[in-house]
Amino acid sequence: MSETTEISKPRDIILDVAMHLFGKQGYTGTSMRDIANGVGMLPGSLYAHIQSKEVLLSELVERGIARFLTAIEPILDQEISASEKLRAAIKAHITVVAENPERSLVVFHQWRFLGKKNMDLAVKARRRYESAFTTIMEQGIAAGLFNPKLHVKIAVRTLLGALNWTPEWYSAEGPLSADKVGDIMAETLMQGFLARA
Amino acid sequence: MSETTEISKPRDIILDVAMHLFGKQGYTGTSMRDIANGVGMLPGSLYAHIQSKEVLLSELVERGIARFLTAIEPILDQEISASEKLRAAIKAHITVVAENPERSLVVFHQWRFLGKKNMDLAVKARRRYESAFTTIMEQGIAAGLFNPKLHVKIAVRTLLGALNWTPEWYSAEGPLSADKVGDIMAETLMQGFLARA
DNA sequence: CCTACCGATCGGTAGG
DNA sequence: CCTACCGATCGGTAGG
Repeated sequence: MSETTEISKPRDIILDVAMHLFGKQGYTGTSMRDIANGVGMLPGSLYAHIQSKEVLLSELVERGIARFLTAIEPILDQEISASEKLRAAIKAHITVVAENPERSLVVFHQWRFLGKKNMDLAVKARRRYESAFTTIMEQGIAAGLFNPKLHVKIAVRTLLGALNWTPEWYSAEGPLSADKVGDIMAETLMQGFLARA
Repeated sequence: MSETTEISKPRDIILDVAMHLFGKQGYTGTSMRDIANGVGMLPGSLYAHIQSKEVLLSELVERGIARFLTAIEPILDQEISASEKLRAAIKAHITVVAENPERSLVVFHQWRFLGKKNMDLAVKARRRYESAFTTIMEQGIAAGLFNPKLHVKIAVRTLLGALNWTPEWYSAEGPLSADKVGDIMAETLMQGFLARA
Protein backbone atom coordinates (compact mmCIF):
# COMPACT_ATOMS: atom_id res chain seq x y z
CA MET A 1 0.00 0.00 0.00
CA SER A 2 2.71 2.51 0.94
CA GLU A 3 5.41 3.59 -1.48
CA THR A 4 7.91 1.27 0.15
CA THR A 5 5.71 -1.82 0.02
CA GLU A 6 7.57 -4.49 -1.95
CA ILE A 7 5.49 -5.96 -4.71
CA SER A 8 5.85 -9.74 -4.40
CA LYS A 9 7.61 -11.17 -7.41
CA PRO A 10 5.70 -13.85 -9.33
CA ARG A 11 8.37 -16.39 -8.48
CA ASP A 12 7.86 -15.79 -4.74
CA ILE A 13 4.12 -16.09 -5.09
CA ILE A 14 4.57 -19.39 -6.92
CA LEU A 15 6.91 -20.67 -4.21
CA ASP A 16 4.45 -19.64 -1.53
CA VAL A 17 1.48 -21.34 -3.18
CA ALA A 18 3.56 -24.46 -3.85
CA MET A 19 4.63 -24.56 -0.20
CA HIS A 20 1.06 -24.56 1.02
CA LEU A 21 -0.08 -27.17 -1.49
CA PHE A 22 2.93 -29.45 -1.02
CA GLY A 23 2.35 -29.27 2.73
CA LYS A 24 -1.36 -30.01 2.49
CA GLN A 25 -1.52 -32.49 -0.40
CA GLY A 26 2.07 -33.63 -0.67
CA TYR A 27 4.43 -33.14 -3.61
CA THR A 28 3.09 -36.02 -5.69
CA GLY A 29 -0.48 -35.07 -4.82
CA THR A 30 -0.06 -31.55 -6.18
CA SER A 31 -0.14 -30.78 -9.90
CA MET A 32 1.37 -27.81 -11.63
CA ARG A 33 -2.22 -27.00 -12.58
CA ASP A 34 -3.11 -26.81 -8.86
CA ILE A 35 -0.27 -24.39 -8.33
CA ALA A 36 -1.12 -22.29 -11.38
CA ASN A 37 -4.69 -22.16 -10.18
CA GLY A 38 -3.61 -20.93 -6.74
CA VAL A 39 -1.34 -18.29 -8.23
CA GLY A 40 -3.89 -17.15 -10.80
CA MET A 41 -2.14 -17.96 -14.05
CA LEU A 42 -2.29 -20.74 -16.62
CA PRO A 43 -0.20 -23.88 -16.07
CA GLY A 44 2.24 -23.25 -18.91
CA SER A 45 2.92 -19.73 -17.67
CA LEU A 46 4.56 -21.04 -14.53
CA TYR A 47 7.55 -22.05 -16.61
CA ALA A 48 8.36 -18.45 -17.40
CA HIS A 49 9.36 -18.19 -13.73
CA ILE A 50 10.57 -21.62 -12.69
CA GLN A 51 12.42 -24.45 -14.35
CA SER A 52 10.53 -27.49 -13.10
CA LYS A 53 8.35 -28.90 -10.35
CA GLU A 54 11.33 -30.50 -8.67
CA VAL A 55 13.33 -27.27 -8.54
CA LEU A 56 10.32 -25.79 -6.75
CA LEU A 57 10.40 -28.53 -4.13
CA SER A 58 14.15 -28.40 -3.79
CA GLU A 59 14.12 -24.67 -3.14
CA LEU A 60 11.35 -25.00 -0.55
CA VAL A 61 13.11 -27.80 1.31
CA GLU A 62 16.46 -26.03 1.20
CA ARG A 63 15.07 -22.74 2.46
CA GLY A 64 12.95 -24.51 5.06
CA ILE A 65 15.82 -26.39 6.62
CA ALA A 66 17.90 -23.21 6.57
CA ARG A 67 15.17 -21.50 8.59
CA PHE A 68 15.50 -24.13 11.32
CA LEU A 69 19.30 -24.06 11.25
CA THR A 70 19.59 -20.29 11.55
CA ALA A 71 17.13 -20.35 14.44
CA ILE A 72 19.05 -22.96 16.41
CA GLU A 73 22.76 -22.66 15.66
CA PRO A 74 23.41 -19.27 17.30
CA ILE A 75 22.18 -20.78 20.55
CA LEU A 76 25.13 -23.17 20.59
CA ASP A 77 27.56 -20.26 20.97
CA GLN A 78 25.75 -18.51 23.78
CA GLU A 79 27.32 -18.44 27.22
CA ILE A 80 24.55 -20.28 28.99
CA SER A 81 24.16 -23.71 30.54
CA ALA A 82 23.31 -26.76 28.47
CA SER A 83 19.82 -26.91 29.99
CA GLU A 84 19.24 -23.30 29.04
CA LYS A 85 20.53 -24.04 25.55
CA LEU A 86 18.23 -27.00 25.17
CA ARG A 87 15.24 -25.06 26.38
CA ALA A 88 16.06 -22.22 23.99
CA ALA A 89 16.58 -24.63 21.08
CA ILE A 90 13.26 -26.37 21.70
CA LYS A 91 11.45 -23.04 21.86
CA ALA A 92 13.19 -21.85 18.70
CA HIS A 93 12.13 -25.01 16.91
CA ILE A 94 8.49 -24.64 17.92
CA THR A 95 8.57 -20.99 16.93
CA VAL A 96 9.77 -21.88 13.43
CA VAL A 97 7.11 -24.60 13.13
CA ALA A 98 4.42 -22.20 14.30
CA GLU A 99 5.48 -19.53 11.79
CA ASN A 100 4.37 -21.91 9.08
CA PRO A 101 3.36 -25.48 9.89
CA GLU A 102 2.89 -26.33 6.20
CA ARG A 103 6.45 -25.36 5.37
CA SER A 104 7.55 -27.63 8.20
CA LEU A 105 5.54 -30.52 6.77
CA VAL A 106 7.31 -30.00 3.45
CA VAL A 107 10.70 -29.94 5.15
CA PHE A 108 9.98 -33.02 7.26
CA HIS A 109 8.23 -35.23 4.72
CA GLN A 110 8.50 -34.12 1.11
CA TRP A 111 12.30 -34.23 0.81
CA ARG A 112 11.83 -37.92 -0.12
CA PHE A 113 10.69 -36.85 -3.57
CA LEU A 114 13.83 -34.91 -4.40
CA GLY A 115 16.26 -36.29 -6.95
CA LYS A 116 19.45 -37.80 -5.65
CA LYS A 117 21.58 -34.65 -5.68
CA ASN A 118 19.10 -32.42 -3.91
CA MET A 119 18.11 -35.19 -1.51
CA ASP A 120 21.73 -35.61 -0.47
CA LEU A 121 21.93 -31.90 0.28
CA ALA A 122 18.75 -32.04 2.35
CA VAL A 123 19.87 -35.11 4.28
CA LYS A 124 23.18 -33.42 5.04
CA ALA A 125 21.44 -30.30 6.35
CA ARG A 126 19.09 -32.39 8.47
CA ARG A 127 22.05 -34.25 9.96
CA ARG A 128 23.63 -30.95 10.82
CA TYR A 129 20.44 -29.95 12.58
CA GLU A 130 20.34 -33.18 14.54
CA SER A 131 23.98 -32.77 15.52
CA ALA A 132 23.24 -29.40 17.11
CA PHE A 133 20.97 -31.16 19.58
CA THR A 134 23.50 -33.95 20.07
CA THR A 135 26.12 -31.37 20.98
CA ILE A 136 23.89 -29.75 23.56
CA MET A 137 22.99 -33.13 25.00
CA GLU A 138 26.65 -34.10 25.34
CA GLN A 139 27.53 -30.74 26.90
CA GLY A 140 24.76 -31.24 29.43
CA ILE A 141 26.01 -34.67 30.39
CA ALA A 142 29.61 -33.48 30.61
CA ALA A 143 28.52 -30.64 32.88
CA GLY A 144 26.66 -33.04 35.17
CA LEU A 145 23.36 -31.36 34.39
CA PHE A 146 21.89 -34.16 32.27
CA ASN A 147 21.41 -37.79 33.25
CA PRO A 148 24.73 -39.54 32.55
CA LYS A 149 22.87 -42.75 31.74
CA LEU A 150 21.17 -41.16 28.72
CA HIS A 151 21.50 -43.00 25.42
CA VAL A 152 22.38 -39.83 23.54
CA LYS A 153 21.43 -40.99 20.04
CA ILE A 154 18.03 -42.26 21.10
CA ALA A 155 17.43 -39.32 23.41
CA VAL A 156 18.08 -36.91 20.54
CA ARG A 157 15.78 -38.86 18.22
CA THR A 158 13.10 -38.97 20.89
CA LEU A 159 13.41 -35.22 21.27
CA LEU A 160 13.45 -34.52 17.54
CA GLY A 161 10.54 -36.88 16.98
CA ALA A 162 8.46 -34.95 19.50
CA LEU A 163 9.51 -31.67 17.85
CA ASN A 164 9.04 -32.81 14.27
CA TRP A 165 5.57 -34.07 15.06
CA THR A 166 4.35 -30.66 16.25
CA PRO A 167 3.18 -29.41 12.82
CA GLU A 168 0.68 -32.30 12.89
CA TRP A 169 -1.17 -30.78 15.82
CA TYR A 170 0.00 -27.25 16.54
CA SER A 171 -2.55 -24.63 15.64
CA ALA A 172 -2.14 -20.88 15.83
CA GLU A 173 -5.81 -20.76 16.78
CA GLY A 174 -5.20 -22.90 19.86
CA PRO A 175 -5.16 -21.41 23.37
CA LEU A 176 -1.37 -21.60 23.74
CA SER A 177 1.23 -19.45 22.02
CA ALA A 178 4.13 -21.16 20.27
CA ASP A 179 6.43 -19.84 22.97
CA LYS A 180 4.28 -21.33 25.71
CA VAL A 181 4.02 -24.69 23.94
CA GLY A 182 7.80 -24.68 23.56
CA ASP A 183 8.20 -23.96 27.25
CA ILE A 184 5.90 -26.77 28.27
CA MET A 185 7.47 -29.27 25.89
CA ALA A 186 10.96 -28.35 27.08
CA GLU A 187 9.90 -28.77 30.69
CA THR A 188 8.17 -32.08 29.95
CA LEU A 189 11.18 -33.53 28.14
CA MET A 190 13.78 -32.29 30.58
CA GLN A 191 11.94 -33.21 33.78
CA GLY A 192 10.34 -36.39 32.45
CA PHE A 193 6.92 -37.76 33.28
CA LEU A 194 7.82 -39.21 36.68
CA ALA A 195 7.40 -37.15 39.81
CA ARG A 196 10.66 -35.96 41.29
CA ALA A 197 11.17 -36.77 44.97
CA MET B 1 5.78 -75.64 1.43
CA SER B 2 4.11 -77.99 3.92
CA GLU B 3 0.56 -79.19 3.43
CA THR B 4 -0.73 -76.70 5.95
CA THR B 5 1.02 -73.69 4.39
CA GLU B 6 -1.65 -71.18 3.43
CA ILE B 7 -1.34 -70.03 -0.13
CA SER B 8 -1.54 -66.25 0.01
CA LYS B 9 -4.63 -65.02 -1.71
CA PRO B 10 -4.07 -62.53 -4.52
CA ARG B 11 -5.95 -59.89 -2.59
CA ASP B 12 -3.54 -60.20 0.35
CA ILE B 13 -0.55 -60.01 -1.95
CA ILE B 14 -1.95 -56.86 -3.52
CA LEU B 15 -2.54 -55.34 -0.08
CA ASP B 16 0.99 -56.21 0.96
CA VAL B 17 2.59 -54.69 -2.13
CA ALA B 18 0.41 -51.60 -1.83
CA MET B 19 1.42 -51.20 1.81
CA HIS B 20 5.10 -51.18 0.95
CA LEU B 21 4.68 -48.79 -1.96
CA PHE B 22 2.33 -46.42 -0.15
CA GLY B 23 4.81 -46.37 2.72
CA LYS B 24 7.82 -45.70 0.51
CA GLN B 25 6.35 -43.43 -2.19
CA GLY B 26 3.14 -42.25 -0.62
CA TYR B 27 -0.39 -42.91 -1.83
CA THR B 28 -0.42 -40.21 -4.51
CA GLY B 29 3.09 -41.17 -5.59
CA THR B 30 2.09 -44.78 -6.24
CA SER B 31 0.21 -45.81 -9.38
CA MET B 32 -1.92 -48.89 -9.83
CA ARG B 33 0.65 -49.84 -12.46
CA ASP B 34 3.38 -49.77 -9.78
CA ILE B 35 1.29 -52.08 -7.64
CA ALA B 36 0.45 -54.43 -10.51
CA ASN B 37 4.13 -54.55 -11.36
CA GLY B 38 5.07 -55.50 -7.80
CA VAL B 39 2.39 -58.16 -7.67
CA GLY B 40 3.22 -59.53 -11.09
CA MET B 41 0.01 -58.94 -12.97
CA LEU B 42 -1.27 -56.37 -15.44
CA PRO B 43 -2.83 -53.17 -14.11
CA GLY B 44 -6.38 -53.95 -15.17
CA SER B 45 -6.24 -57.36 -13.51
CA LEU B 46 -6.00 -55.78 -10.06
CA TYR B 47 -9.67 -54.86 -10.32
CA ALA B 48 -10.69 -58.51 -10.31
CA HIS B 49 -9.60 -58.45 -6.65
CA ILE B 50 -10.14 -54.94 -5.39
CA GLN B 51 -12.66 -52.20 -6.02
CA SER B 52 -10.46 -49.13 -6.19
CA LYS B 53 -7.20 -47.55 -5.13
CA GLU B 54 -8.88 -45.77 -2.25
CA VAL B 55 -10.42 -48.94 -0.85
CA LEU B 56 -6.89 -50.36 -0.80
CA LEU B 57 -5.65 -47.42 1.24
CA SER B 58 -8.63 -47.46 3.52
CA GLU B 59 -8.17 -51.13 4.34
CA LEU B 60 -4.46 -50.65 5.04
CA VAL B 61 -5.04 -47.68 7.32
CA GLU B 62 -7.90 -49.39 9.14
CA ARG B 63 -5.97 -52.60 9.73
CA GLY B 64 -2.83 -50.70 10.65
CA ILE B 65 -4.49 -48.62 13.34
CA ALA B 66 -6.19 -51.75 14.66
CA ARG B 67 -2.78 -53.35 15.04
CA PHE B 68 -1.69 -50.53 17.32
CA LEU B 69 -4.93 -50.52 19.27
CA THR B 70 -4.94 -54.26 19.99
CA ALA B 71 -1.32 -54.03 21.11
CA ILE B 72 -1.96 -51.25 23.59
CA GLU B 73 -5.48 -51.51 24.94
CA PRO B 74 -5.09 -54.76 26.92
CA ILE B 75 -2.35 -53.04 28.90
CA LEU B 76 -4.90 -50.60 30.32
CA ASP B 77 -6.68 -53.41 32.17
CA GLN B 78 -3.61 -54.97 33.70
CA GLU B 79 -3.13 -54.74 37.45
CA ILE B 80 0.13 -52.85 37.31
CA SER B 81 1.20 -49.33 38.18
CA ALA B 82 0.76 -46.45 35.74
CA SER B 83 4.52 -46.28 35.18
CA GLU B 84 4.59 -49.96 34.33
CA LYS B 85 1.63 -49.44 32.00
CA LEU B 86 3.31 -46.56 30.26
CA ARG B 87 6.53 -48.46 29.84
CA ALA B 88 4.62 -51.47 28.47
CA ALA B 89 2.58 -49.28 26.10
CA ILE B 90 5.68 -47.56 24.74
CA LYS B 91 7.38 -50.91 24.16
CA ALA B 92 4.25 -52.30 22.51
CA HIS B 93 4.12 -49.32 20.19
CA ILE B 94 7.76 -49.67 19.14
CA THR B 95 7.24 -53.38 18.60
CA VAL B 96 4.35 -52.73 16.23
CA VAL B 97 6.37 -50.11 14.36
CA ALA B 98 9.34 -52.47 14.11
CA GLU B 99 7.17 -55.30 12.75
CA ASN B 100 6.61 -53.16 9.71
CA PRO B 101 7.85 -49.55 9.58
CA GLU B 102 6.26 -49.00 6.15
CA ARG B 103 2.83 -49.93 7.42
CA SER B 104 3.34 -47.45 10.21
CA LEU B 105 4.22 -44.72 7.73
CA VAL B 106 0.97 -45.44 5.90
CA VAL B 107 -0.99 -45.30 9.14
CA PHE B 108 0.65 -42.09 10.31
CA HIS B 109 0.75 -40.11 7.07
CA GLN B 110 -1.37 -41.49 4.24
CA TRP B 111 -4.76 -41.31 5.98
CA ARG B 112 -4.94 -37.73 4.68
CA PHE B 113 -5.78 -39.07 1.24
CA LEU B 114 -8.84 -41.00 2.34
CA GLY B 115 -12.28 -39.77 1.39
CA LYS B 116 -14.34 -38.09 4.07
CA LYS B 117 -16.07 -41.19 5.41
CA ASN B 118 -12.98 -43.34 5.75
CA MET B 119 -10.96 -40.43 7.04
CA ASP B 120 -13.47 -39.85 9.80
CA LEU B 121 -13.14 -43.49 10.83
CA ALA B 122 -9.36 -43.25 10.87
CA VAL B 123 -9.36 -40.02 12.86
CA LYS B 124 -11.71 -41.58 15.39
CA ALA B 125 -9.47 -44.63 15.82
CA ARG B 126 -6.41 -42.43 16.20
CA ARG B 127 -8.18 -40.39 18.88
CA ARG B 128 -8.98 -43.60 20.70
CA TYR B 129 -5.31 -44.53 20.57
CA GLU B 130 -4.26 -41.15 21.93
CA SER B 131 -6.81 -41.43 24.72
CA ALA B 132 -5.27 -44.68 25.93
CA PHE B 133 -2.08 -42.77 26.67
CA THR B 134 -4.01 -39.91 28.22
CA THR B 135 -5.69 -42.35 30.58
CA ILE B 136 -2.38 -43.83 31.68
CA MET B 137 -0.95 -40.37 32.17
CA GLU B 138 -3.88 -39.29 34.33
CA GLN B 139 -3.74 -42.49 36.36
CA GLY B 140 -0.04 -41.89 37.00
CA ILE B 141 -0.67 -38.36 38.19
CA ALA B 142 -3.59 -39.46 40.40
CA ALA B 143 -1.38 -42.15 41.94
CA GLY B 144 1.34 -39.62 42.70
CA LEU B 145 3.76 -41.43 40.43
CA PHE B 146 3.83 -38.83 37.66
CA ASN B 147 4.68 -35.16 37.95
CA PRO B 148 1.45 -33.40 39.00
CA LYS B 149 2.54 -30.28 37.10
CA LEU B 150 2.41 -32.11 33.75
CA HIS B 151 0.33 -30.53 31.01
CA VAL B 152 -1.36 -33.81 30.12
CA LYS B 153 -2.42 -32.94 26.57
CA ILE B 154 1.00 -31.66 25.56
CA ALA B 155 2.79 -34.44 27.42
CA VAL B 156 0.77 -37.03 25.51
CA ARG B 157 1.44 -35.31 22.20
CA THR B 158 5.13 -35.06 23.02
CA LEU B 159 5.15 -38.77 23.79
CA LEU B 160 3.14 -39.76 20.71
CA GLY B 161 5.27 -37.50 18.53
CA ALA B 162 8.40 -39.29 19.68
CA LEU B 163 6.72 -42.66 19.10
CA ASN B 164 5.18 -41.79 15.74
CA TRP B 165 8.52 -40.56 14.48
CA THR B 166 10.27 -43.89 15.08
CA PRO B 167 9.43 -45.42 11.66
CA GLU B 168 11.54 -42.61 10.19
CA TRP B 169 14.71 -43.92 11.80
CA TYR B 170 14.18 -47.36 13.30
CA SER B 171 15.92 -50.11 11.37
CA ALA B 172 15.74 -53.83 12.04
CA GLU B 173 19.37 -53.96 10.91
CA GLY B 174 20.43 -51.57 13.66
CA PRO B 175 22.28 -52.79 16.76
CA LEU B 176 19.27 -52.49 19.06
CA SER B 177 16.20 -54.70 19.14
CA ALA B 178 12.78 -53.07 19.09
CA ASP B 179 12.29 -54.12 22.68
CA LYS B 180 15.53 -52.48 23.73
CA VAL B 181 14.74 -49.28 21.84
CA GLY B 182 11.34 -49.23 23.54
CA ASP B 183 12.97 -49.67 26.92
CA ILE B 184 15.40 -46.84 26.35
CA MET B 185 12.75 -44.48 24.98
CA ALA B 186 10.45 -45.24 27.91
CA GLU B 187 13.25 -44.58 30.36
CA THR B 188 14.27 -41.37 28.57
CA LEU B 189 10.73 -39.99 28.53
CA MET B 190 9.84 -41.00 32.06
CA GLN B 191 13.08 -39.87 33.72
CA GLY B 192 13.66 -36.84 31.51
CA PHE B 193 16.97 -35.48 30.30
CA LEU B 194 17.97 -33.76 33.52
CA ALA B 195 20.03 -35.61 36.10
CA ARG B 196 18.09 -36.64 39.19
CA ALA B 197 19.61 -35.60 42.48
C1' DC C 1 -6.23 -62.69 -14.95
C1' DC C 2 -5.31 -60.93 -19.99
C1' DT C 3 -6.46 -57.97 -24.18
C1' DA C 4 -7.54 -53.80 -25.47
C1' DC C 5 -8.99 -49.68 -24.50
C1' DC C 6 -11.49 -45.21 -22.29
C1' DG C 7 -11.43 -40.15 -21.10
C1' DA C 8 -8.87 -37.36 -17.98
C1' DT C 9 -4.87 -35.51 -16.37
C1' DC C 10 0.11 -35.20 -15.96
C1' DG C 11 4.75 -32.20 -16.47
C1' DG C 12 6.37 -29.50 -19.76
C1' DT C 13 7.24 -26.72 -24.43
C1' DA C 14 7.08 -23.64 -28.91
C1' DG C 15 5.79 -19.52 -30.47
C1' DG C 16 4.08 -15.34 -29.77
C1' DC D 1 2.01 -14.53 -19.34
C1' DC D 2 -1.36 -16.67 -22.97
C1' DT D 3 -2.53 -19.96 -26.88
C1' DA D 4 -2.20 -24.24 -28.25
C1' DC D 5 -0.38 -28.31 -27.86
C1' DC D 6 2.98 -32.66 -26.94
C1' DG D 7 3.66 -37.62 -25.51
C1' DA D 8 3.19 -40.09 -21.29
C1' DT D 9 0.69 -41.71 -17.68
C1' DC D 10 -3.33 -41.87 -14.69
C1' DG D 11 -7.46 -44.85 -12.45
C1' DG D 12 -10.53 -47.76 -14.17
C1' DT D 13 -13.65 -50.84 -17.46
C1' DA D 14 -15.78 -54.25 -21.11
C1' DG D 15 -15.42 -58.52 -22.80
C1' DG D 16 -13.51 -62.66 -22.75
